[in-house]
Amino acid sequence: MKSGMGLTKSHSLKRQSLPEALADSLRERILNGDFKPGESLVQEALAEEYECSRMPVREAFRQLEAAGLIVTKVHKGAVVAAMPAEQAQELYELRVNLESVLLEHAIPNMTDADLDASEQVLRELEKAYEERDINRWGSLNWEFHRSLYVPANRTQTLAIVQGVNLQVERYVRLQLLISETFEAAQKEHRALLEYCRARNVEAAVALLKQHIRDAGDSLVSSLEARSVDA
Amino acid sequence: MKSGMGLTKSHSLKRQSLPEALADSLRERILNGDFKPGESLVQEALAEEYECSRMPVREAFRQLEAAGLIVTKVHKGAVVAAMPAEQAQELYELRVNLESVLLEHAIPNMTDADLDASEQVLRELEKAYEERDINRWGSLNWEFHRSLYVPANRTQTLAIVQGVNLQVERYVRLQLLISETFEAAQKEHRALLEYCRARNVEAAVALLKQHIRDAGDSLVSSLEARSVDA
DNA sequence: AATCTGCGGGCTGGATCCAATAACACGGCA
DNA sequence: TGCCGTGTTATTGGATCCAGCCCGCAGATT
Repeated sequence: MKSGMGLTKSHSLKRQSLPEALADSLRERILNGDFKPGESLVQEALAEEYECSRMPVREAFRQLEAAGLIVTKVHKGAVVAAMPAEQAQELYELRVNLESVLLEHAIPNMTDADLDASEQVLRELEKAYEERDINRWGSLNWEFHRSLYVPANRTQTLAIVQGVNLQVERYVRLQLLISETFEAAQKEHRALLEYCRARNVEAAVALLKQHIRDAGDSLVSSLEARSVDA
Repeated sequence: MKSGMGLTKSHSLKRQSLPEALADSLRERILNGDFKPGESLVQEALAEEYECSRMPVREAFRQLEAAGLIVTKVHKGAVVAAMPAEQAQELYELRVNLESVLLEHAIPNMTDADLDASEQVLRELEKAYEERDINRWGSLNWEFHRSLYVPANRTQTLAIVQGVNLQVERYVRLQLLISETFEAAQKEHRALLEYCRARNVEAAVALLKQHIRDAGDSLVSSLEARSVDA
């Protein structure tokens, strides 16, 4: 959803303001690695690219800054936020903690429709995996996790978890192809859904924790390796 | 009377931009109950009050919206966010979860200087309590908690917890005087600090959990009562 | 009398314009 | 030759201006 494919407003009933649309688009481009960590975002350039004035860009920047994707300094502009390995570590611990809680509360509430919806996303996710469509896989990956948590009915927690996921996602996408955990994750997703169907909270949560930890460890070691040769 | 005691730029080395200063000031006024839930914030009025144009106000709004303190609709402006009891419940469960983790990791890292700093804040907190200075008590209350968590060295988690606290704080302030839990909280703070000094992680975390739960229950029932007679 | 409709005021969203700051390069001086 | 001060330029921050959307009100029509 949210397509992100750049402001195609046709038939979309644009009930969102231009700054929001811009923020969506820029966020997607950052996640895609289109803008790399440390790279600076120039208001005027983006304004021209999107054929609008600098003002919507500025407001979009505020949103992205609040999400932790960019950092801005007064009179010095915005740069894409970097992520030290230590920070990634912390964010993954947060994920383990919060997503466990969400899943635990979600499973008892899951309806058949919920499970079918997750199944649907998982299918697409598997397809993206086979096609090696990294960006699509990345966004579907979160979509799948999210679909499992929605029945928990915890919008605040879900919003926070979504923010954390967005922050780490772009690094995940960068290392997807070279990671073996990528393949394991694929199988774990399927198993996770089966545990949910069986209403096996214990097994599901345990698997989820391991699933996130593995991804985190893989990412952290990758970041540390990168910071060495940098 | 508007005093404008945010934004006193003299001697403040304003290394922050005007929108940020505005956001700080507005946030404080929302927390103080100066702006009540549901009340709408008008760009022009605020711009005139702060003697600036509407643009910084708009950017400040984006920040406050990201923090969940206001909600904005396109072409309809910004209103102070309300908080259903259900949402308060969830936020307090988040606090229990996240602050426990923070304290648990913080205690082993606490230096004597850290403990002294917390002691200092606690003194001021107690003073504010005796003087029934609600707003000051509210901000010092968070300051005290925060001082206990800082040694955990988890900036991401701390930032999230701070956001959660800000969201609920204004409701806490509204009911402070009529709440007996307010008095209990005062004693618990002291006990909490003593447990930290003794490096008694178990006892400290247990007390913290109870401390937050009590506050949460008290707030939730207060909100439910309020929503009934509304 | 009630509802629909057209109009106007007030407010927000976005564009353009001006001021201020910071990076950079050039030239002077030791 | 190397360093420091100054002027230039690119870019951001803030103000003002214009267009478009909500909403309330008045008048007309059934």
